[in-house]
Amino acid sequence: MSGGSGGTGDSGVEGLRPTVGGMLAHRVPDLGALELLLAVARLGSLGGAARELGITQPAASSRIRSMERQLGVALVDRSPRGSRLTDAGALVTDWARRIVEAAEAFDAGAQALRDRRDSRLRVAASMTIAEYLLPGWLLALRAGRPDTAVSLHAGNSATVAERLLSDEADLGFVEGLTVPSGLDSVVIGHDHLIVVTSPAHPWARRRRPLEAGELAATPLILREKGSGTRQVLDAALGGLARPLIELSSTTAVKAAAVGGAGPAVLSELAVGEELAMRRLVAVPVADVSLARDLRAVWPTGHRPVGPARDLLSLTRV
Amino acid sequence: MSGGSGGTGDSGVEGLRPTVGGMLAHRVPDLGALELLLAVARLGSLGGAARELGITQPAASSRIRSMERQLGVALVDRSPRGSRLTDAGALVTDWARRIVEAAEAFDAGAQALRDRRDSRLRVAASMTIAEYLLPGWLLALRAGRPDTAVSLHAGNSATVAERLLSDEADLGFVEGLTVPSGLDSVVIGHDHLIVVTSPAHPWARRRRPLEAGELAATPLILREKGSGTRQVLDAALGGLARPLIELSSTTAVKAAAVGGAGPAVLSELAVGEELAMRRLVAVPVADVSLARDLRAVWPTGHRPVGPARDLLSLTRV
DNA sequence: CACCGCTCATAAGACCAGCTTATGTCCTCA
DNA sequence: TGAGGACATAAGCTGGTCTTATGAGCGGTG
Repeated sequence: MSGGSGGTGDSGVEGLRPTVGGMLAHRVPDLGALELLLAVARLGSLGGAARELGITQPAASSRIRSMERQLGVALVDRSPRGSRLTDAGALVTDWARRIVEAAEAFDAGAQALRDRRDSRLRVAASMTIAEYLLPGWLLALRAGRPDTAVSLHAGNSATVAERLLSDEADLGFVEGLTVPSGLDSVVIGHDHLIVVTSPAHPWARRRRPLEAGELAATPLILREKGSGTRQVLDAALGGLARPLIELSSTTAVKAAAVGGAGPAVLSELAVGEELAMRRLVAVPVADVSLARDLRAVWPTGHRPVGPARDLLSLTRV
Repeated sequence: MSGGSGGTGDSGVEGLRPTVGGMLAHRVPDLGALELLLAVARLGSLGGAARELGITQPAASSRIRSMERQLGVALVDRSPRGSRLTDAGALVTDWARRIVEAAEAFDAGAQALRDRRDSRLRVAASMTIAEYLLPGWLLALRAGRPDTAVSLHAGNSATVAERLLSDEADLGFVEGLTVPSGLDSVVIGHDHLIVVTSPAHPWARRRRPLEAGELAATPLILREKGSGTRQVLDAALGGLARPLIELSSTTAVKAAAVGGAGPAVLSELAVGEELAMRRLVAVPVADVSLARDLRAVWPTGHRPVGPARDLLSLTRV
């Protein structure tokens, strides 16, 4: 940092780069090794973990060893009567669990994208829900009904309605202020838009809530006009949101906000991780209603039954 | 969920198994492939992404192709003037980003465990902080000060104090009700213990907050006596917490709660992900003070300077 | 109109990581 | 003291991923 003992500039952390991609795969063990480590942690034995994963004991031994070499840390204490994690190993295992859980969500989602034809449950969902909530629901569904093959189509509200009405989907999920006509719905949750900035921005330390006027007067990093997020914000402010820049994906908006380009307005679903890690800070807002309902939808009269009902029951508050 | 068409036991989702390990690595592309996909998404070109990752264009082409084969979904639209993500590709990329972000946190943490000797900043932290918060801070620090080598030791409050006082660490982090003597501290955040249940538990739908007496009267899934979490709970309830089972790690408690064994009391830091994914539900609690401070600590009089101050400034609210 | 530059695809060979089988060592318990 | 469990070591095989070399489509430009 500023040099050892020198002072720290206030916004010393510039982090504008988008995480300078690369080389991660060479420094992080692959998923198989991480799964193996979790199994060792759970079973207390290399050989047992090997059996569980369907490989031989020497394979497990060698893999754990090369993971230790790669990380430069001893992870397990071996003894002739089993293996236990070292302190560092316990920490590494907890961090590894996050990766594996993200991979499980990925897998659940990816299978739904693949299983087009023979699916017993065809879901159509808006992007935000498909991106942030569905993988978790699919994991839960898989845990309870391992044999339910799900297919997923992601689009906007209109597409979701269309697929439901043309019997290309059994259950839909939309977020927004209105329910497409021809559909029944039930509210399954709420999404709040929140104002976020990088921790370096003056608003990050603000305690007094922002007023609507103040928000409307400040140039913001926004999704493009027409996006669901933007619609809610414009409605709340009376169509007055002033863009600093307009970007076409939630990801791009997040990246710009993290980089310190300015305040952004985003779904709280989209920034949970960033808030937890302090890469972004939520700014309190007064008297502006930035909530929107998350709804499950289906063709009027056709209440969900079977797998659709199973999934629905996982999502209700 | 209730059954497909036949009846389902109310807690039809039995998911007691700890995610039935295995085979994930065969269904999820490896980290290198995911990084490549993110680069393609960002740059709009296979060749460009290849250059960024330091591989050749055919390698990138082949790798993306085999990822598409593995997932059974077309991810990118190739054209003679570049490549764009398909709709499914955009969704997959967003899911992939989660995995990569978890891997980045892993990497940041793992490097701190490795860089023992020549570190410019030696950190000692309690387990909860080391597990959930430090990786994010280290990432932020790396973004702002790429050349700061950090070493990390994780232990309990007493260990942290010991290392600071014997000059084996420059900066410490502890959670708990008291500050070890000989140390100065500053509060950097708060951790709330929360009551959680699986979504199937009656409390999950409860709106009226739990009273202290009610909580004390109910058998709970708890950490072992003596753990930091347990101390706070016992203090809040007046030493009355009734264990349903006692487990020796946060992870085990979480797993039991997710499996529906009963209500558990856990740090909100530990269950953020589970709440977001609805694997657990928070139960409102009245008039029980389950907060504890998160503090940065250092030897009395030795205010953090240099890298320690840099890190500290990332963590303050 | 032909050329240059960009894109991606294909093919052939090198290399390496991880797997398996077979065996050895250490410890514990009966 | 011998059986059994757990981990380590060694040798050979295999598959995936890399590289180099080359082909082919599209688009702007002199």
